[in-house]
Amino acid sequence: MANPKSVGPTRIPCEQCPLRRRLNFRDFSPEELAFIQSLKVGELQAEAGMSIMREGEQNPQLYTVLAGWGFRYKILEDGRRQILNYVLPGDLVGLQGNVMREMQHSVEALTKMTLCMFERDKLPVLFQTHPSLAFDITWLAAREESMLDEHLLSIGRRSARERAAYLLAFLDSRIRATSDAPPEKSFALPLTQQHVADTLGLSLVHTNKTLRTLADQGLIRWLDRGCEVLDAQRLYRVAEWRPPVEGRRPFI
Amino acid sequence: MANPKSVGPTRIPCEQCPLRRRLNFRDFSPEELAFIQSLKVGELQAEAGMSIMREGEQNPQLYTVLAGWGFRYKILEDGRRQILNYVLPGDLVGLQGNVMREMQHSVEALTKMTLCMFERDKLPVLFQTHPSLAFDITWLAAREESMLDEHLLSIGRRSARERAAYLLAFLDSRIRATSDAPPEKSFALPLTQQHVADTLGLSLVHTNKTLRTLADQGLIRWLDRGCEVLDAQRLYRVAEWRPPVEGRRPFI
DNA sequence: CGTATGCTTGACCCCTGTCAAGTTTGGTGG
DNA sequence: CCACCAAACTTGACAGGGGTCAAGCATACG
Repeated sequence: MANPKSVGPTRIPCEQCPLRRRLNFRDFSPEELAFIQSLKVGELQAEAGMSIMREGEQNPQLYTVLAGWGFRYKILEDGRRQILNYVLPGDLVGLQGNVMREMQHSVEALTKMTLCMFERDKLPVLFQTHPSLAFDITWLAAREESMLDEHLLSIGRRSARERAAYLLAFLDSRIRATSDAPPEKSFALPLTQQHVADTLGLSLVHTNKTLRTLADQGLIRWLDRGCEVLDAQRLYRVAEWRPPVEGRRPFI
Repeated sequence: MANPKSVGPTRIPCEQCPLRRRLNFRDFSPEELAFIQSLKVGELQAEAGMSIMREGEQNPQLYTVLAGWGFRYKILEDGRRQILNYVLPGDLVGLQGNVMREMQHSVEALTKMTLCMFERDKLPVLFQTHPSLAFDITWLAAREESMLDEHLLSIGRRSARERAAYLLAFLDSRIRATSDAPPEKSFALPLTQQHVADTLGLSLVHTNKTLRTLADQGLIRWLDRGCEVLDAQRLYRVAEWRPPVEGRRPFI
């Protein structure tokens, strides 16, 4: 929850961006790359637990996640917290505060993160000169909306067990989508059970018991501060959910 | 739930669009208006209960709501339904299916609706030639995301009573935002308790009992197939929520 | 007037929350 | 290397919010 941020100078030119080399990101023209490069004003390193932006903030920075995990959340006055979604490499952070008056949610780093920082005042220029990139931003917004729809269905209508299965399957499929690793590789989702509880709208205790039954049945393994999905197929069946078949995705 | 749709020819030119005359919609240049007019291919009239679009549909039409209410929803195989959000005049419907592969949710008319139908293949042209309108679409997407965030907070972390208060206050504030009527006018929200239940993630019976206590305390009045908000201020306090202070909004 | 849709209410129970201890793990400093 | 500590994970007991079942009522409509 600490606030300090370290702002570094531009390190990596966009042509060498590690994300761009991955198979699932769409190709950009040299001209597009040069323009994106001109927007970039630096990089932000955030340690796990650090606040990236806060609800109510006016004109926050616009970032793309280069590495690490974070999450978006809102809190009620008495401290009840709802995690809205997770941000992974390639995701755009802070668009809302650039389009609307102020941020309506906060963002916190879940692991050590690297974010690419953009000059926020240039968003209108992007729309005026690079329609393809403008469309990409809309694509990202539509995708976020689609994820939120699924979360709503989950929290509103699924049982605790189904919800947990859905969330872990969802995150497992997302981490795979941002990686070129082979499908048999397993990943550790960098969460605590408190994060799971705050995402699913459950109490910590009941979340623990629910995860335990999933673990006892061999669907997942709970590690310290993390979770490993052992049988994604069965998780899908429990949650009655299919991961999206995303083609090559854009990012800015 | 019926499917038939009646597609009429273009009736109203965009310059005379009834929405456009309202105070809270932003001004458009004559050139922008002419372009929007060129996208319009007709109007859709939908009776209450009719399906506007279905989950899984490929390349659905793109609409703007001109009149009436509808809702977006998803259903699980066993029939559990989650209402994701409501669509009111000025809202864009079907963007997701135009940006991504297919629709991830369904849309149904809650009242008699009139929708403005656009030529969907021209969305890329819009981005290429009218950056201001492209930005408007992104604005609408960011606003939708913001509403979904609030719904998630509500379903995930608020009690039944708080949720109901939030939903009714939210819808009351939305209907006021699309109307030029004076603040003292009261509106009937065109819902059944089943819709409220499916939005809040509650059972019908418990929804009924919750609404009853709100009515007994003079916060709302439940009508036949509808609800009237009597004391918005107290609803806000119960839900610990403030309506957004929207300035003039765009629409296509 | 009969029928369908939507609203109400009561009884009962279960899923999930709360409370209250533990236990395990990793990090830190002596 | 060990002792200590904090954070995170577990577990059991108990309670309550909300679900389910089962009627009954009321209003609209043909």
